[in-house]
Amino acid sequence: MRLTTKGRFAVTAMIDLGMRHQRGPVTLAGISDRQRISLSYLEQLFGRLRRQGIVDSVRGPGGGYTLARPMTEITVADIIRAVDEPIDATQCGGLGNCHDDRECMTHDLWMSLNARIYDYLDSVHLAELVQQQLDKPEQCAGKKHEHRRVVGSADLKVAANG
Amino acid sequence: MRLTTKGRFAVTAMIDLGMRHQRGPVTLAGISDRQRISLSYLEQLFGRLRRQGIVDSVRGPGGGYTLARPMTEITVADIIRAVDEPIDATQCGGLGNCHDDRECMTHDLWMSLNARIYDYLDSVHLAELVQQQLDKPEQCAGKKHEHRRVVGSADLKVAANG
DNA sequence: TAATAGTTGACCAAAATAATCAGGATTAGT
DNA sequence: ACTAATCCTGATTATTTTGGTCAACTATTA
Repeated sequence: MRLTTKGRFAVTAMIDLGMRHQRGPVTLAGISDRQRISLSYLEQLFGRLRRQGIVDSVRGPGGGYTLARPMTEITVADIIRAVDEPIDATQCGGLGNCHDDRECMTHDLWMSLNARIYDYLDSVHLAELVQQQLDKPEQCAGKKHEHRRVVGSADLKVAANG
Repeated sequence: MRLTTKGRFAVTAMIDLGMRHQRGPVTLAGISDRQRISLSYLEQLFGRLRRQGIVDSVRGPGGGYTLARPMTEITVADIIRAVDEPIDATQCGGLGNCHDDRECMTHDLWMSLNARIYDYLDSVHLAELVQQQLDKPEQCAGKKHEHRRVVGSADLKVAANG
C-alpha cells in the first residue's frame, strides 16, 4: 500500500466523476478545472484507471469518461491500486524466497499492517464518498461570508461557455 | 495522510525497537542490520521520532533509543505523522481560507477520507503489532522447500490460528 | 461524402519535490 | 584519548508533476 498525493488526486477526481456521471461522459478538462489538477496528470491517471477497468472512455465530441461499473462496486483501494501500483514491501515481494529470517521479518512486519489497511480501504466504496459530498452543505464557503447560499455541487462550474 | 516507504520503514523500525526495548537502549546500527534499512536514513527518521516525543535517545557507548511511553500509547498514526509530516490536502490547508467553492470541495473531498484513515490507524497500537510478531512462529524461515500457500492478505491478518 | 472540431491515447522530456545516502560533528562512557 | 553512539548538514538519486506533440476516434456541419 502506498498513499501519496497521486492516490489522493485519483480519488478526488473519481468522486468528481461519480458526482456527475449520470449526465453522460465527464471530460478531464472539467475535472481539471473543478479540482485544480493538471490536465496532463489526469490523463495519465485516467489512462491507468481505464486499463484497470474502473472507468470507460468515450472519444470524440461529447466524449469523456464514465464509470465502468456501479459506484457501489468501486472501492478506494481499487482506485489507489490502479494509479499507485503497489511496490511490494521488500525485496522478497511476498514470494517467500528471502534468504534468511531477517528479510522475512522485515517483509512480514509491514505486510500484515499493509493488509489491514487494504482491508479497510476496500470497505470504503466510492458511492459512500459521493453521497457524503452530496449530503454535505458547503462547509468552507459559509465561513467567509455568513450565509451565502451556495449552490449545490452540481452547478459548481457554471462557467463561461457560450 | 501519506503512506510511503518512509512511513513503512519507521513502523518496521519501531516494531523492532518495541520487540527488544526491555533489554535497554537499542542501537540504530542493530535495527539497520536486522531490518536492512540504511543507518543514515534511520538516523533521520529517529531524529523526528525523538522530536515528536515518541522515543528517547541515549548518547554514547551503550546508548541507543528507547520508547518514550508505553507501547499501548503509541499508534501507527503517531509514527507516520512523526516522520511523514502531513502536507495538507490543498492550498487551503483546512483553514477555510479558500477563495472559492471549488477549492473547498477539493479540500473537503479528500480530507474526509483522510480523517477516516487516520481514525483507523489511530486505533492500531504498536503493542498489538509487536505482540503479533512475537506470537507468530517463523513463517518464511522454515519453509524454503515447502510450497506453502503464500501470504494472502487473509492469512496475514491474524496469526491466531497456526 | 468530405472537412472540421472536440476529445481521448500514447509518448517524451523537463521541472519540482521527495526519498535516500554519505560524511563529518557532537556527546558520553571507559 | 579512544570508541560507540547520536546528531546535523549537504549531496545524490528517485519519484511526482507538469507541459508539449501527435495520432486516433467520432459528432457535427457543409
